[in-house]
Amino acid sequence: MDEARAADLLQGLNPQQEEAVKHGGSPLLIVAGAGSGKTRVLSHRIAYLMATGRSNPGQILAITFTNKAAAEMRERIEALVGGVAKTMWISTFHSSCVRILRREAKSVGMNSNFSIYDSADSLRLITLVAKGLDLDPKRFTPKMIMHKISALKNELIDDETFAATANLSDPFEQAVADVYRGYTERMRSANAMDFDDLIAQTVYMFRAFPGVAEYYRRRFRHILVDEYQDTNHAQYALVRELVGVPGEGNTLDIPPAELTVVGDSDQSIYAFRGADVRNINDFEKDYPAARTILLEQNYRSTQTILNAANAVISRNPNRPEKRLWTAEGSGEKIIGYVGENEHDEARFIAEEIDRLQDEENLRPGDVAVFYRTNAQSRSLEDVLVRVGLPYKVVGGTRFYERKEIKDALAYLRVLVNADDVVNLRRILNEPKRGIGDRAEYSVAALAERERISFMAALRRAEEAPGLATRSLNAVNGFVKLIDDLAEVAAGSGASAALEAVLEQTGYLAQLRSSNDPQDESRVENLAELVAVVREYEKDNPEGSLGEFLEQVSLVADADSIPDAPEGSAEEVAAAVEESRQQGVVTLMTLHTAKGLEFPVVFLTGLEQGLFPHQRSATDPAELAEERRLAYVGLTRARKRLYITRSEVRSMWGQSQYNPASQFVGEIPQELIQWKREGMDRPTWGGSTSAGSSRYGGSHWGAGSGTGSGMGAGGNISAAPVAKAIGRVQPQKEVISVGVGDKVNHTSFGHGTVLAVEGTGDKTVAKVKFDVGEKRLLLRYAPLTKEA
DNA sequence: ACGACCTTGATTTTT
DNA sequence: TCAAGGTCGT
Repeated sequence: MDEARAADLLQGLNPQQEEAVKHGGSPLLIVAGAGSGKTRVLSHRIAYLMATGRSNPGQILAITFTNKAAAEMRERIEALVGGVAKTMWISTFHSSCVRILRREAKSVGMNSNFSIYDSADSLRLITLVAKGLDLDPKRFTPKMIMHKISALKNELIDDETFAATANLSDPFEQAVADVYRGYTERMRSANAMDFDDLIAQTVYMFRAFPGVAEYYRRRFRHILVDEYQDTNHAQYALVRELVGVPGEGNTLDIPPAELTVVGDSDQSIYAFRGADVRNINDFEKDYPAARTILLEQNYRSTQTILNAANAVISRNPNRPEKRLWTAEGSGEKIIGYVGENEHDEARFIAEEIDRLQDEENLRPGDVAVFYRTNAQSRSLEDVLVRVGLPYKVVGGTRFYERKEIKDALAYLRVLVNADDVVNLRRILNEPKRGIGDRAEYSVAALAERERISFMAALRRAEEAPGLATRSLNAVNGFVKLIDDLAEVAAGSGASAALEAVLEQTGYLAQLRSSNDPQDESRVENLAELVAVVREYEKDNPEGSLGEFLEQVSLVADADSIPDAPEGSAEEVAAAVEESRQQGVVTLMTLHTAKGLEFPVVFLTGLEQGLFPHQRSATDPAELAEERRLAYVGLTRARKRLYITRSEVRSMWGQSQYNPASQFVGEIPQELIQWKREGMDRPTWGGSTSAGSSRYGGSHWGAGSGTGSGMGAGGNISAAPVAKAIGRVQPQKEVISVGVGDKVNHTSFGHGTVLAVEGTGDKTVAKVKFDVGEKRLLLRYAPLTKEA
């Protein structure tokens, strides 16, 4: 044991943190309030375990929910213990399970190259199964069914158990039971697992094969779980299996692993996805010898902000008491603003950011704007673009969920796992090649009758019942295409396979020849995907296409897409430096904001019906979750907090009056300085919606006019700049061509420019090739000018 | 088989 | 408002 190192690791910790780092011998619950330094404690605890000789790196399993959290944890630990950190298992629940499942697949009779389905894939398959069962998709939407099946898997209830225990006189349960069974069957034959399966199947495997469980129990002697309040039942059970709790069928002579869980029930905001706060609240009951340590000292926010957050969260019933405090003083008051409408609210925010830049020397990168629903980002973006403030929207439709990306990946998945029906059927007629519903069902029927895979049925399409010759030809062409692509995939790397897919399927050509502006960005996104694959190949020279796909399945996060650097090294460096110095305003939902912090935070749309959301109005448990969401939002702010709302907001195309959020009233009013108040101040207690809606109506017209009066407006050209900076990507040098120029394209060959439209990186050239006329986005087209 | 229209419905979402 | 799914006509 290295005593000097161990002592070092305790330096600068407060007494509770030190306790948490040093504790040994029994399960440990660290209740870590917002900003109380939990990552610090966790990483120091791991380093301390090693410095004191209580553990070696290989015996440690640290589990997080997100890849980002895992990466951050690894980085922090590496800074403390050096390169040995690389040998530790620090990963998400899902990737830990994939790793275990792939490793053990053979010994438990499974196939180790299974595909991983995301929820869109699952939904597709569930829709397919439900259709096959002739269920009314209006009465029981595939979404409802998927949600229920997911919930069942999270509760470790498999299809058979559910069928045996469900209340079959309830038509919904009956429907779910039938679909669940069919879905499970299809997933098995597609050699696929969904996200929920990854956890549940690992648990089932441990229970069915004690020898396998024993191997991991011997191996992992220290298990640490982050964000424990967000665990669902399956994850809870997984942890328990790994720990090896005595007396639960563990007649083994291995003592249980040392378990450390960290979390904060006040930040549990994923109950709607199956997270069960009871896991953390009942920890001491589940693990009777457990020790609990509270971290209440906050190192992030001012006392004013903490007082507001404490006041709000204390309204939640049945909550273990906890009060955050700071040694840093009270700081600025919270600033409140009530906009006439959402444009006015957004305008205030933009002006305020501008003012903070000028007067307080803050940078756009110091500022975050939060909202309850994604739709709210629009009005904010409008104003930021107009004012020329650079920003980025985090979240929303993620890169890997975009249609074109899913299509491209579907081809690659099929090349790796030909049994993958969902992805196979996804690309069967994408791009359109004359294989419609009729043909698809005919082949599906053949597959079912002959009990062969869908791909095998495609190969024997001539036997398919009632398949038109026309369709047969199309199917044969498709099979040939897949075979050709499979050859490329087998012979060369992942990026070659992807490029072959994009070119040979005609997918790119179709997008390039379209004049829909949306298709331009699709081409852009596909170019980005190619860059992602190339990056992967560079980092993993040994990596296969299959391994690439796996990584992609588990990292569906837009932030993790490596920037595809274009242009010269200096340009890249300059752009990066620029964004580091100035940064960009961050826009995101409150859910996405969890775990982050910013010097300045705007909490927007604090309106009853929006936040708390309408749909939580009837259920006290859901309202409590909304309040925790408010708590999360409030505690993200370090120095300055703004709370805003608008009296009138257009929702679903209609302007609607919203009273102030009850959460605003739950903040002690002396903490707030109002820059503009609404007609129904919550402190007055009780507003009349009748009187207020009168104002709502009359303000509507006035509101839209205010924007034009502001000083900063008018700079339309700022739009692309804001977006480019937002993505931290320098602009590629766009080649300049004129009408009549001779050009060369890597796949279309020689051509002549017919027309040029647009400017800068949006320039589109219409080019006549031998194969026909194409519209090409110059920024991405592999085009060169001929002399 | 496919595209043009129409209806419908709409939180949050770490993997 | 706006996007996605269903229906209908060619």
